[in-house]
Amino acid sequence: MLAWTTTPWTLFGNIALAVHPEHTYVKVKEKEEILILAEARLDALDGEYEIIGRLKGKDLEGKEYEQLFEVPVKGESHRVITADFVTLEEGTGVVHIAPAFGEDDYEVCRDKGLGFSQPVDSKGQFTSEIPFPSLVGVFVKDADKRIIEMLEQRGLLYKESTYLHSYPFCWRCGSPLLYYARESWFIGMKSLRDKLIANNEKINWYPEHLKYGRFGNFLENIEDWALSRERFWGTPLNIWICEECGAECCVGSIGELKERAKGLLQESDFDLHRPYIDEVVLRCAECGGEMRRVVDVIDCWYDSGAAPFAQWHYPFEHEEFKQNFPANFITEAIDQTRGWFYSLLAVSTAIFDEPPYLNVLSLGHILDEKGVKMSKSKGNVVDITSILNTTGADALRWYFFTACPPWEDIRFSELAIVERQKKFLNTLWNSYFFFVTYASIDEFNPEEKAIAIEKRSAMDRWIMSRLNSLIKEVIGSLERFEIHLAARRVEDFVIDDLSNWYIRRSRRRFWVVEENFDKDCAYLTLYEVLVALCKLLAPFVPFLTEHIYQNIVRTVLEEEEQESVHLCDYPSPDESLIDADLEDSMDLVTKLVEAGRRARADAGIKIRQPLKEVVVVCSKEKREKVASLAGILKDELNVREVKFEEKSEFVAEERYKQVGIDEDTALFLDISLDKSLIEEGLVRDLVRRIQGMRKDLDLDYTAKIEIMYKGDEEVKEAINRFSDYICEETLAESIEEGKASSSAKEIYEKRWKIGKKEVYLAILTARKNNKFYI
RNA sequence: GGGCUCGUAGCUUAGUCUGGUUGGAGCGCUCGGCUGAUAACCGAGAGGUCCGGAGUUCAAAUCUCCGCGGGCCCA
Repeated sequence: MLAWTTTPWTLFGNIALAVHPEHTYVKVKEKEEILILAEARLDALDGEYEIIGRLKGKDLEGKEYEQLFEVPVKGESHRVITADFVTLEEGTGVVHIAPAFGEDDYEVCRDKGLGFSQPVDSKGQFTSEIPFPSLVGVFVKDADKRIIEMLEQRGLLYKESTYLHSYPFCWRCGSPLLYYARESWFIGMKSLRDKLIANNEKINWYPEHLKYGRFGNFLENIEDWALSRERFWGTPLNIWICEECGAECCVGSIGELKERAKGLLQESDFDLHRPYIDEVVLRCAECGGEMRRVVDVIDCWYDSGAAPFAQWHYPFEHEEFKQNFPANFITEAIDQTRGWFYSLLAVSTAIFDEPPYLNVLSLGHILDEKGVKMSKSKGNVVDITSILNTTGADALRWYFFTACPPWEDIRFSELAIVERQKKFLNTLWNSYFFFVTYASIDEFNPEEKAIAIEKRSAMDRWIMSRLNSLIKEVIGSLERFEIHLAARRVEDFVIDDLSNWYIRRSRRRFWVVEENFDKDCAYLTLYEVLVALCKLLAPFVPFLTEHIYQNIVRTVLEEEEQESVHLCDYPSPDESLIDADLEDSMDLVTKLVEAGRRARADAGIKIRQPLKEVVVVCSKEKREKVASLAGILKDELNVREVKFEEKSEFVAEERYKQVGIDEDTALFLDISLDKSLIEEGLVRDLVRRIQGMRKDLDLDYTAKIEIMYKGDEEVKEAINRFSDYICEETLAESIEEGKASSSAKEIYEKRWKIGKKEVYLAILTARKNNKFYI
């Protein structure tokens, strides 16, 4: 028989040769020798040969052969056996079987009733059982060459060659590992297979594919659990064996242990761990003999699986365990599928026949920016503390929440964190800061204002509707563990709905100086939105929301509210505030605004230039929806009038620029200009410049100024006609022609070009301090 | 070697389960506009081998198969 091996040292443990039962084997004559090997592996032969016979693998079964080396064997040995795992892809189709050094080998020998030999000790060195004194005590991997030489000397070696194959190495120190049969204790998980599968049915997996994919497949092919470990540290294996009669027992409690122990256990130095427990000897209930503990410890994965009841001291105490089992939710990364997720199910199924948890969220891993695993040796590890110190924990968290579904791997990008921070956290902060800025100026106190929602403006009712729709959607997404969708929805709300629409559209309401019902509505609405948003976002962005909460809730409503936003109830949507029609209408308005802006861009007329009118051509239904919000359209598009027309009645003249919205809706912008429109445009331009200059000076929002100007007749005329408007918009006490000169005031002057006109503008402000006086 | 999973614009991604208008957004880029909370924002434009190949179909980013690359687990 021409057998092959990649591990010559295992030949001392040879017990059998395996062939595949169904494959064809050949007898060949090469020189004076007769060899048997698989027909498909004839390539393995070097020289000229002649096939002198053919037979099936199973015809070889039971043939005996001479042992290579004289090593004592317990039981039957040195027979040809058949096994399905023999392949024809490599070697000779005849496999050397050593049950001490391979799982398949061990199992096939056990199944065929063959014996066992173990000529290697636990240090990996040959024992005196081998017939070569010079190799006794030698590490097996160091003996390969000498074994090959010995075979050659005895004419038993057909051929030696270098062969690339995979081999296990220690992941820590890199030394080659040996497969080595050891005695172990097992939990018979195979007998629990159906129960494991049934319990898995009761569990919701996120992502779903794990349930019947990776995890389900694993359960279908479950193996027994090798429970014992030959280590020192660990939970001692609670199995005791009688030295006299071989009886086995597990001890159920410390009390039982004390009761059965030979000799009293000292209370003071009693300890269940090794090495103390190793000293304890029990009295055998069967024969009265001495029982000693199996020295092994328990696989620490068993401990992990026992956590749900072990943490509550079950079965000695029941109450807390009962209240907390099964867990509603568990999360770990994907690598724990066959780790903790399994150990929990295995132990729980074995002991209670119940699933230990009802919902599992399996997380992806964080990879480097190229999508490759981070590792010290590759040098692509990110130092998270520096990111926490610079960008902050909230930004990091928000990035993780929004970047991808929680169960997918994420490519870590510091740049993306900064981007999320700028985009979302800054906008949230600025929305809050806008509120605080004006609420402080006006000393707004929400406790003094209680205005029913229905009395507030359409804009206020709209943002409240959006807020409650948002809360509903966020809760729905979170219940499906779609954290990314929840977070992205909040982000859209804050950026688009709150900041870019509600606050931008409502700004002027906050600027009004005197007490005013509409201003109160605006304050109250924005306040309510910010508070709800804080509570909604608290689990995502814990630090920023807490800061905002402390400042706008705790300082104002100390009596009624929780000490921290993290102690507040999570918001629940108020369905009565959700107005789907209003949301639809606003949606249509924003579409019209976009269309109007496009029309302006096409015509080359900037938004600051007022226009005469815009005509919305649409159905009656749409007209009714939008009519109440026409003021917004008028403002946004900077037109004097918004008109509605039915499609059949409207004929577009040349002065209109048309943009279609959908099949039955179009917008027509009148782009013709007259003197008064041009004049108003000029005034708007002047105001815009003055505001810019205020900002250059970093003036307080309430600081008063005086304005001086120089310009042509048209500028002069426009300013005279609109001086009240200009003063109101820019908080100016006066606007006068001429060059600024004053020793009592600070002067900031600038020459502007507006269209083709040259304009000189100066802002005079009270001196804040004598910073030039040294 | 096996199982599961991911691959879409320079980058981050939606759409894939359930095939069907011209594959949708954000960052970055170009042009224009807006701005008394915003490091912002708004409009337009350029930018795509939907990892590759084959198949099913009237029709494929989407379904099937074979590859390639990343990830996890197992051997």
